[in-house]
Amino acid sequence: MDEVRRPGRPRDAARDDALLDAARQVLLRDGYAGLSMEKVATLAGVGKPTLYRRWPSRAALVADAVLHSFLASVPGSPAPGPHATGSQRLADWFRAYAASVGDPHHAAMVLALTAAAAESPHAAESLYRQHTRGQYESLVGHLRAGVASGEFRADADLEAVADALIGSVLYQLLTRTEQAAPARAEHLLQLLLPGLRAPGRPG
Amino acid sequence: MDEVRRPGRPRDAARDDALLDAARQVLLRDGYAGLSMEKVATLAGVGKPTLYRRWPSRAALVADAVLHSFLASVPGSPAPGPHATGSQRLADWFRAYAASVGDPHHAAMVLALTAAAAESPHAAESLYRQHTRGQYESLVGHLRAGVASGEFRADADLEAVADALIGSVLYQLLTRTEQAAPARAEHLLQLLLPGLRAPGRPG
Amino acid sequence: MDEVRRPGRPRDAARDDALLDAARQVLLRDGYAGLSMEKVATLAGVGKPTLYRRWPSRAALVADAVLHSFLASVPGSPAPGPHATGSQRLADWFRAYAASVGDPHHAAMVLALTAAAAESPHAAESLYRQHTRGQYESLVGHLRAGVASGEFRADADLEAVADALIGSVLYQLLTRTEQAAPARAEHLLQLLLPGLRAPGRPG
Amino acid sequence: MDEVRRPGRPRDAARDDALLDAARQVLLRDGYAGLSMEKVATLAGVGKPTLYRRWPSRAALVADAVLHSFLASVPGSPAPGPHATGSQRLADWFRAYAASVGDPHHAAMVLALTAAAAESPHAAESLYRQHTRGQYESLVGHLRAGVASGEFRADADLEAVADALIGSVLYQLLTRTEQAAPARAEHLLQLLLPGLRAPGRPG
DNA sequence: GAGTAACCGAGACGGTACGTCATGTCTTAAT
DNA sequence: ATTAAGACATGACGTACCGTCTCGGTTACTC
Repeated sequence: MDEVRRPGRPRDAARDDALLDAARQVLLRDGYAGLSMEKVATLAGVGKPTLYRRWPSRAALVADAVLHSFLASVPGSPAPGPHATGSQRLADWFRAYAASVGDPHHAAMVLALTAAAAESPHAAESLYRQHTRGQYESLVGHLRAGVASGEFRADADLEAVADALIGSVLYQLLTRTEQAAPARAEHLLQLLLPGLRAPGRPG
Repeated sequence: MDEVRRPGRPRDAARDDALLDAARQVLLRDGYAGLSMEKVATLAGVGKPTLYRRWPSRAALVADAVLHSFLASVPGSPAPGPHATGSQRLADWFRAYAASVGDPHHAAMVLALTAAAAESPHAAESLYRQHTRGQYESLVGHLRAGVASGEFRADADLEAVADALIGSVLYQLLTRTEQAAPARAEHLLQLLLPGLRAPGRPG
Repeated sequence: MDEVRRPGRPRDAARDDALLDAARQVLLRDGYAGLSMEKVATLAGVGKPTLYRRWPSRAALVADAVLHSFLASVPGSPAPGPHATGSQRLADWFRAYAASVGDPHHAAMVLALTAAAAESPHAAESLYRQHTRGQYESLVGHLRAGVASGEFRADADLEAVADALIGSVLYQLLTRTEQAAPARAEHLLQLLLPGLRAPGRPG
Repeated sequence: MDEVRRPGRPRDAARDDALLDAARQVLLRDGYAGLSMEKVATLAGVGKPTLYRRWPSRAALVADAVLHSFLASVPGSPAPGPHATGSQRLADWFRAYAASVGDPHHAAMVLALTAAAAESPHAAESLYRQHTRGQYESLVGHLRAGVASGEFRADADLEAVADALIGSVLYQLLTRTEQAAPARAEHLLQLLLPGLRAPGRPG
């Protein structure tokens, strides 16, 4: 718990923020392909060794930059009431998630993380998962609550639902230049809910 | 219709194949991050200008290499009978698709294409979609047949189904180092079919 | 003597001129360093093989281009009377030579030839001499006439005189960006004549 | 006066020497035409950027390599006595200069410098002069001493003498494959001295 | 006239080198 | 021990030329 005080000049935490900001800025402007360690360091007004001391690679830097972007900008779905049904909580979460990708900022971050994970599976080692786990588990949590309340089938593969919802949005992001229609999210929910609901429990 | 013969020495089609082969070989060994134009040209025994004359960028080369890989290796799902129901055709297609990603060759190709599309959205211009359209339309075709036969709801958003199925597999590929469980594909189908079927048409 | 008629379509002499013209044009604009076979061929509206069929190398092309430039543009000194003394003929020749280098055209040609000869002594094989022999021998001829008339010492090393005169102009061309002063030529003549004149023969 | 210490890692002076040595080695073996920046960098065991950081072009590198070669290898003429006459000092200098070109090492250096200066007059900007000024001024110094002692004419154009002597050697180097005869140097001196001597001052 | 052979343009080919940029490590002086 | 600055070896970038080749087509001499 207590920080170990190492000798010598301590690291300046302000540099971390400057570097992460710079990284996000470059990602937004030039995409993952256009992000070089050199460019980020220069833009942040920081020496290269300072950058390498904190993140050993482009992928690691991007992962952190994206994660912090989520923490800062996505405060979660719009506070569902504690007594909301599983369907409502699921729908609220997914609508918020699908909408967030409409923000170019956010879309750029997701694409960057995807690029980092896809370009070298050996090195990335489930980089993507590690940094999207928060959202993934948030979604699975909502689903589990629906199961607990008896609304959703007990034998439903909740991870399959999560993969389909998140994967669907990702795939649209990769293949559509125009923004994904919000109606598509609605339709997908309507498709999945019947299979998810416990028998004898109409929508 | 007839090919216009441009003046000058014609391009040697054998170089195309040598380059695409070399690209696939590098992708398989080193991933998208480890693919350099230089390496591909050298491996193919070809000069760099010959490579650049055909593909202006790494992303374009990879896209073609992956596309030709599919054409060569994925002859489609295992020939569903013409009288198969929509559910059967859909399930057959998706099982085959999910299984194909189990092949490391194929998985590497999909990851490479994903990396190319994600790393520079400006340049890629729906690169991914362009090269996966074949599979996408094949899937949507099966779904449409199910609608025509009255088995599937006429108002179902077929593209939402396709996005969810393909996206689900892609997301698993990106986030799981271990191979995706075949059971997951089955579960997803069971989740989607109830919402897809026309009312009064039990599974 | 009579040309051997080879079978097949004869070479088009007009291409030679177009190529030599193009070469001179490039030399004048970009210098020897800026002359590429490609550029010359393109400028002349001619295919590369047509160029290589006539001149096997940059140096050979430049040598010919420069030689033809001299033949075309330097009709020699301003016609000395047949009864002119050796001193007069020498001075006339040298003044004309020194002046000709003042012409940027001509200066560029001399520099190009110098570059070609200097850059690869192995390949050039006295390229320079071969193409400047005309002027060299013209000068030595004037000197020999002076010896024959008894005006110049019989034991004078005429080639040493020629080397000094031509070399002096060349060295000035290489080391002075501003144009060489015409007075310099006059002074050099005054320096050399006393040593050249036969004893008892005042200037 | 005191060197300003710029921030960052200072340049390694050893690289300069390695690069200049490599350049001279290549010049000697392959001539100016055969010298590529790539070859020099590789031979010196140095990266290309390190080379380009110091010399922006082939011509600049060659000029420095040649200059340092002279500084290292040509300690000047063989120490004329302080009481030597102008004629003697002049003859000593010129004999040493003419002989030095007999050394293939030295000849290659002079040719390389000539090539660099001749091939792109725009870029070179009196490159040649800048790097041969040392010798030029040494020679003019000897001549001026002769004028001061009254041996040489006060109105002699000393630069014309220098141009003729140096230019003569250069021209022979460019046009003769065989080594220039030492007798030629002697003859040239005999030709020039009468015109150079003050009236009433016999040789 | 039909062959035939060398010409012509255009441009692809395997190469080499260009000059620039980024990588990740290092050295330096200063904080 | 950290910092900014920047040199360093390495290697890829995308481009320009090299000199050779392969095309379809042209031209002129020889059967």
